[in-house]
Amino acid sequence: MLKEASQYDAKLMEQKIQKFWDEIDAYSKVREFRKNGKKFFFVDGPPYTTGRIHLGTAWNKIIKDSILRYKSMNGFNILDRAGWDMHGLPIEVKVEGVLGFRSKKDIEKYGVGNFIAKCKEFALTHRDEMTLQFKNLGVWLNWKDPYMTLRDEYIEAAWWTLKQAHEKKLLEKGLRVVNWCPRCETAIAESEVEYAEETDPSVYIKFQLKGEEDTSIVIWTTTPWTIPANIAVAVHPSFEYVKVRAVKEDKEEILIMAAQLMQNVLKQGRYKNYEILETMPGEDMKIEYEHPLRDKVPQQKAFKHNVYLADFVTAENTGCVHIAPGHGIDDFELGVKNNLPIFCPVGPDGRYTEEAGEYKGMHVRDANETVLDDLSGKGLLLARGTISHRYGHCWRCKTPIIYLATEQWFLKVTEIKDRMLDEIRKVRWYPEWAGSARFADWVTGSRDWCISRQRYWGIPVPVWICESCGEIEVIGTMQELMERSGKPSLDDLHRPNVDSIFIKCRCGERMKRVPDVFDVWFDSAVASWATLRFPRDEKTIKEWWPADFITEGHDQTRGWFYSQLGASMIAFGKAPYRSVLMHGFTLDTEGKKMSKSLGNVVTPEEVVSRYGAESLRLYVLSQNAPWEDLKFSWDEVANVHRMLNILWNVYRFPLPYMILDNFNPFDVKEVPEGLRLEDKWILSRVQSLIKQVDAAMSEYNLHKATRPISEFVLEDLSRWYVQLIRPRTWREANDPDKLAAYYTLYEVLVTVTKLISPFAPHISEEMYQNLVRNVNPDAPASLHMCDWVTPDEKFIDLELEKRMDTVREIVEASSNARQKLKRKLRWPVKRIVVVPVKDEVASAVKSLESVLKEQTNAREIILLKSGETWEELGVEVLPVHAALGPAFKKEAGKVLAELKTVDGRALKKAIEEEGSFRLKEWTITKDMVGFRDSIPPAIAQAAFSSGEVFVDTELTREIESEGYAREVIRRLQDMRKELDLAVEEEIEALVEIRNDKVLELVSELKEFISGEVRAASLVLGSDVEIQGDLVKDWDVEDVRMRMAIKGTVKTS
RNA sequence: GGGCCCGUAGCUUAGCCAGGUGGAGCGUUCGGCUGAUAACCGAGAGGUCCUGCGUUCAAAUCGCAGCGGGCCCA
Repeated sequence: MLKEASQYDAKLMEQKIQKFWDEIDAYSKVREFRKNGKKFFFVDGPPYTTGRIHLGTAWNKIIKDSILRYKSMNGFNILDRAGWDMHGLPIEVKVEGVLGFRSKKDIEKYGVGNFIAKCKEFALTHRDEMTLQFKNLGVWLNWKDPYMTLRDEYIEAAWWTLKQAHEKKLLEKGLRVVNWCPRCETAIAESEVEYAEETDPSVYIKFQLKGEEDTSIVIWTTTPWTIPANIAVAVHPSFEYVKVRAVKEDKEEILIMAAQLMQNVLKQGRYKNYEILETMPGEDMKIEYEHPLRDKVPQQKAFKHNVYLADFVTAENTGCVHIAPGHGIDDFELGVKNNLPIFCPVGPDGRYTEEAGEYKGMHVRDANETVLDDLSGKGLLLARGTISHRYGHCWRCKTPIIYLATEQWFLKVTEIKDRMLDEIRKVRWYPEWAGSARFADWVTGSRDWCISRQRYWGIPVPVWICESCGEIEVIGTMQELMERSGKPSLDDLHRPNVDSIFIKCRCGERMKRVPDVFDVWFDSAVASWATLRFPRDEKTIKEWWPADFITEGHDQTRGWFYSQLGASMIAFGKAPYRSVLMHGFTLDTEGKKMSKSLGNVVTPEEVVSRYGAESLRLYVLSQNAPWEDLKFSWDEVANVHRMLNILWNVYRFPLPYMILDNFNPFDVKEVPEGLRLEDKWILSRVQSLIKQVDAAMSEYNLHKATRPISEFVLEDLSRWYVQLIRPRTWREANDPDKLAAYYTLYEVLVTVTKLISPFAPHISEEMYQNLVRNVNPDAPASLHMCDWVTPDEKFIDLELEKRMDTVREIVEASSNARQKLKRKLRWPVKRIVVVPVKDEVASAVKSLESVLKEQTNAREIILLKSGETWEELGVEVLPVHAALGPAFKKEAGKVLAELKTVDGRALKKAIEEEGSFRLKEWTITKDMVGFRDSIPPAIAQAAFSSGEVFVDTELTREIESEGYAREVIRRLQDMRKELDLAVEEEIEALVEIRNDKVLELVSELKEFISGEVRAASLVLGSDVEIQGDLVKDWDVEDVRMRMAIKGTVKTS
């Protein structure tokens, strides 16, 4: 049996549904139900387990959930383990914060094992919290068996992959300049560098040429602490450089710099006069210079310092670039190319080493001043100032990063770049440019991937090195490690456990693991096979891999899209995904990034607590194209909520009637014969809607799938169809016409329920449970187990859809016209006249005349021929003064006065037929007058896109009678409502009308009124003793009325 | 500095691929409706389509340059 529904309470309903899903384990049931379907492998981009989810993560999971629900209903067998990214520096930093640690030494003191345990606990706790948050959004993924990067089986996937790299000679240990956080004492990835404004020194330094103390080449830098490591100067081969004799305080010196920057440099150095001695292109510069601090940094005496050519030199500052191959990426590459020493006198803690001579032990952060003072003392500082620029910081601890040349492990992805680009072309990208433009561009410019980090909480790099012969071995699995080390069991592959495992080298000596852990990006890079438990399980990967679909934000272009592709190319030689949907970012209303510091963060919880998860879901899905950034707007969420409320009301409205009538949709075996045209129309519309949703979903255009559903619910279903069928539902007898309406509305509601279910899974489930399950216990237990709807062409009638559009336009135009004469819709009008300009209008009006009559509340519809003028329109005469004046001279005034009173239609007819008109003693000719249709006072006109409509509001006794009767009915209904009476309950009503004429008019329709308001007794009079459960005074069109109603026993 | 995306009413947006009188919703003003009712419907006002230049008979739409925002990189 159907049940009545109460008002829409999103939160209550969502909690109820989520509880229901839990109780019957709906997720597992649905996946199990589809297990013989076509396989669809989805890999969840793993969120990082720190803190709470934000709007962007919510959006991300909502997209995934909606698409998977859609795929499932379409019969796919889905594999969708949720994923968690649980290693890495961010968690280490959080744990360090909790424990009050400031450096790696504190961790070592505390014990690596203890520290790892804390990190693990942190990750697991946050995973649980975040799982709950996602579930509250109604997101269905495999939460019971998620993949977690901290599991041994996952670590093995990473190990195995590295072993492949090693075997394919794509793993390399090398000295590279990396971004280095001196606090965390580790290399950090490009993606872990956060840029922020920083004030730094901006200094011009003179490097004296060897053997020419008076002559210097001028360089500029913002990092004076790198000067002790200077090895070379770079100039641009095609820039012009000048040798200038410059004078300051009566001292002369010779300076070398780029010609176009000379003025600026001399100004900076406050030189008064100058003279250009020589001009040369960069490529002709053969210069050797002395290191400015060679007395402080003795090692520098052993190096030669020369000028080299480089394209990366820009025409800024001096045009001569200070090169420290140990402290810059370009510098390093230039050094390698020219066989320069990679001199890096700075240790991992950011302090100068022994090699820095007198600077030893000083932190580079404090060194700038000292170095500048030393240079100044030697007279080598040309100018010093400060500059505010963007500088990289460690994204976790906010420490300014430095560049350091260190020994790191690299994946040589640059060697397989071409194949990666080939693979990108094979993947389907949504939108297309995400792959062809954005991703391809990023891959083209990518460098070798530094995968090692000098930290603790991560997947240990499975490289063992012989302490004696230096032989390298990469371990691929736990089993292999046990075999090689002779350990019978291993329980956890993290540090410090693995640090104490040694294996035996071929040379007979001991091999020890390198101390590094992986860059976390390598963890998630192997997700597509780690989630299939490869290499532990070798069978599943054959059945499922590669992934059919992944979707993440556009920041993941250089992140997960890239890391996965790189790792997969190394491991399997092909892309790990077949299709990728790139989505946008959530921004605030201004289009600015949401950030704590700006205080503009909106959390998913806030939205859910105000409007429910369903509103948030449908909002993020429908607001934008998925790949565009989403500017969050509370108003728009409220709007979506409103739509859901209307859907709910449309669902709720027929229930009491259907229940009262014992309507059982399953008794209706076939489409009832008595369907009205409006029924056929809405059935056609809903079928067309299915097509529209399917077309949009085939391109993952979630916005184009969801918007038409909302529009259908609001425009077609609520604002039109429900309004049309209301009178039918009120009929009491067992009327086939009513049944047809029930049948139709029921069909439409069930279809809409399915259509909206991937996007709004709660409200649709609730509706389904009542509409379908309560009537048919054999139906699938959950809506999400139902098959997707397929459009049934036999119901589609586009011609009818078009006609109905026309009729709706006419109805709108007629309400517009009514408004002009302030005639309420409650008051019938004698007739409306439709004047089409297109022929289609006629067929629409004819076939849907009953709809038109009812919705316009018109007694009669008159349809004219296309282009015909309605004969009852008057004709207004527009005198042409320029013609009348000369023709009648002094009498023109009189003629004008006459023209105002003349019968315009007769005048027009005469002019048209005979060319002139006899107006008293004057002859009016064609050139003297113009004409315009004039609308009689009781008639109002309004246009619609394919014609115009006239509404005749002339009152008749009968119309007035009905008008007043309806005024009385409306007020009695209002009072019923106020007493909260049930629909079927009968009342006793008393109405006192202190106006004899109106009383008489109303009394004529006493029976009608009683019927409409379900009155067992109705008393109408001019002096009635008023009493009842509710008494009210009303002012009806300036007539005072007093009404009372009393509820009686239910007639049941 | 480079790549990609975005810029349309006070707000959120459709239209742009394929050039031809810019449509909605929210908000606002006015009116209506009342057996979905803490709902609902109609109308009015509100636009330098980011700016400039170009192509064209015709540009929100195509091209170029610039400005602003986002992501990524340097």
